[in-house]
Amino acid sequence: MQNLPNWLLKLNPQQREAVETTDGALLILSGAGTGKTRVLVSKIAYLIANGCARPWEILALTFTNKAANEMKTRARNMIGEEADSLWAGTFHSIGLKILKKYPMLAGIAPNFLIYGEDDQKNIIKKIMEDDLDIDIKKWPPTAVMEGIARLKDKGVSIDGEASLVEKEQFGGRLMEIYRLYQKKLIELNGVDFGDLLLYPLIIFNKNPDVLKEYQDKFKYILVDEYQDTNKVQYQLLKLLYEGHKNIACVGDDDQSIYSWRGADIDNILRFEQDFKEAKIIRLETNYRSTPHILAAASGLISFNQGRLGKTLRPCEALAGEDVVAEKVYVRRYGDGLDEVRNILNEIEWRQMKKISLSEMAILVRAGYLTRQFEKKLKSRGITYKIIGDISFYERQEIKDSIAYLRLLLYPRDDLSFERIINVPKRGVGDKALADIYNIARREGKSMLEATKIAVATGVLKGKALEQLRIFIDSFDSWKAELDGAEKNERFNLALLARRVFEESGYIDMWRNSKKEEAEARRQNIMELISDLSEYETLSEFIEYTSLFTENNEAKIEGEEYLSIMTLHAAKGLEFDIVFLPVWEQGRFPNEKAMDEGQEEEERRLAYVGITRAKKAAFVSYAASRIIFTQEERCTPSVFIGNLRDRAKENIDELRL
DNA sequence: ACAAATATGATGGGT
DNA sequence: TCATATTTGT
Repeated sequence: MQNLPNWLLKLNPQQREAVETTDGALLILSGAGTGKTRVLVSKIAYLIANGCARPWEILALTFTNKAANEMKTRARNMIGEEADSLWAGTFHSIGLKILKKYPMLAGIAPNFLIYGEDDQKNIIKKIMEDDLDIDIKKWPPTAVMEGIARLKDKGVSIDGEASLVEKEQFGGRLMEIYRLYQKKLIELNGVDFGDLLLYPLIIFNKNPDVLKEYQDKFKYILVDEYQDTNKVQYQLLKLLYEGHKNIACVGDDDQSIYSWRGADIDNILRFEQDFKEAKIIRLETNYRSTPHILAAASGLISFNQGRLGKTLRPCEALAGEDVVAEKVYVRRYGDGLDEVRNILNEIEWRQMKKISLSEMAILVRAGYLTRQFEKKLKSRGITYKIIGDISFYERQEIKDSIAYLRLLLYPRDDLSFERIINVPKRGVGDKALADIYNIARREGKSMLEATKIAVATGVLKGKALEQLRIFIDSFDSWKAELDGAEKNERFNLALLARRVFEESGYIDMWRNSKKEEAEARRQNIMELISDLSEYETLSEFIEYTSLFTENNEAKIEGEEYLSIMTLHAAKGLEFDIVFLPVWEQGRFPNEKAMDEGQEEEERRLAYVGITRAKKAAFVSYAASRIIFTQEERCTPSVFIGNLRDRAKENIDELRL
């Protein structure tokens, strides 16, 4: 390239080397706040500007939709419209794209649906109770679901081999449940999140021609947050890499915090062995935090074994800026209430010193810990927002509404059928449902078709018969409108949805409800209807809702609020002032995590927490705390001890 | 079949 | 503590 674009000149030497190293396998070890997104996007721009690849020959993978969108937006700003033809997205969305092209090679029908957790739990619960007679009190379906998900993360298919430990889970019946669950999923023509990765892997392994197609296509593979990849993702990457042998992974072993979701930190630790002649570049210049904060974080994480090793250095321009940089505050309070009060006092004090509320955050280990803050924040009139709370698409009324739409799109979706058939009440209880189920099973038909039969043959009676007849008639009419969509110029998805919710009586259910939140729920449904007008087809919308969780929405412009969230949700974010309460043994590190031997991962979580802070961090614990009506005495977290041991000069400790 | 009363259980996290 | 699941009563 003759003229160096200015985005290249803005990079520091290590970042620039990472961008300019195009061929072969490259691991960019990128510490917190060292500009990894900038490097990733610059790399895309560099590859295209240098003629190494056309946009559609670059595969760029992330974990969250937020990260994917940010990457796409920034790439667009740098290289223009060409960015739109990049293969950029989450692992799951790319998996879906592949699966949609070759569903039959995975043995599923083309119009499959993506089933979420609720559906999975339902299926598993039914299998355990009806087919296998397993005590769901002893083995909770949720736990079984997670067990199956972990198997899928590892690439264990139903005819695969689980490890001995895994086989013995749930009374040695995990594989048995897994097989039936998978069979049921296929009957329902559905896939779960794990399948979105596992099926493409199976397709690649069984069909060399398909694998070759993608190997040829992707000249360069870029991966964000490599430390969070699971075994299946690793295998997919490895297969695709074999084509042109160009892969660049960005990651930080010190920020690997998703092992419970199947992430395998060994992937990043083993990078050099896995990819021949791999090069490792470390990004160690931190542009975010003060020297004290960095030193405290480094001291803490240095207690972990088996790290790739990396030292965060403060950026010099920034280091001089704060003449009297604050040490990391470590505070002991008498009890939980005291802790809350003092944190809020500090927040108000900082506000007076002209720090915006939006630049402050409280980060907790677990979701339920946000409650204690909520109450007091309300009474003091401090605006706050809980980030990553229940998302729009997880609300009951939205799930119900989507179930109606899913059933319309795909009438064989028995789970959606069961969800809505008696919502609003149509007099369908256990008895009627069991009758319908029996017909369905006998005739090999869906529940919806079975209902038609039941209505016609007089199996049902009373209110159920009357109401279901109406429901079926309405349903057929909605379905006809949907199916005629292509021919009808004036077809409008939002209007159809409104018709469905009106005629089914679903909206009336909330209109007539005396519940306090009924009006809010009705409004949410209206919002859903208006969202629908942005989509061409119903399947496009359903796909969107099952894959995207509208969480972590960007900060609303012009509005200032304090952010409260879990440490996990905070990864990738930064704030001037960060509060890190409840650093007590059992709570943080979390007891269950400790049982699973995950102390190091908990420490990484603590590291992530501290490194979110730009100017000041407040770590705190209480001597005693009320947990579920019971007062408990608390021991300070081992991480506090770690800070005392290796960052003594960088912390300011007080016992109040 | 449905509403109310009572028991239970989960309190790590998200594509 | 809160939310859901189960049991009991109408």
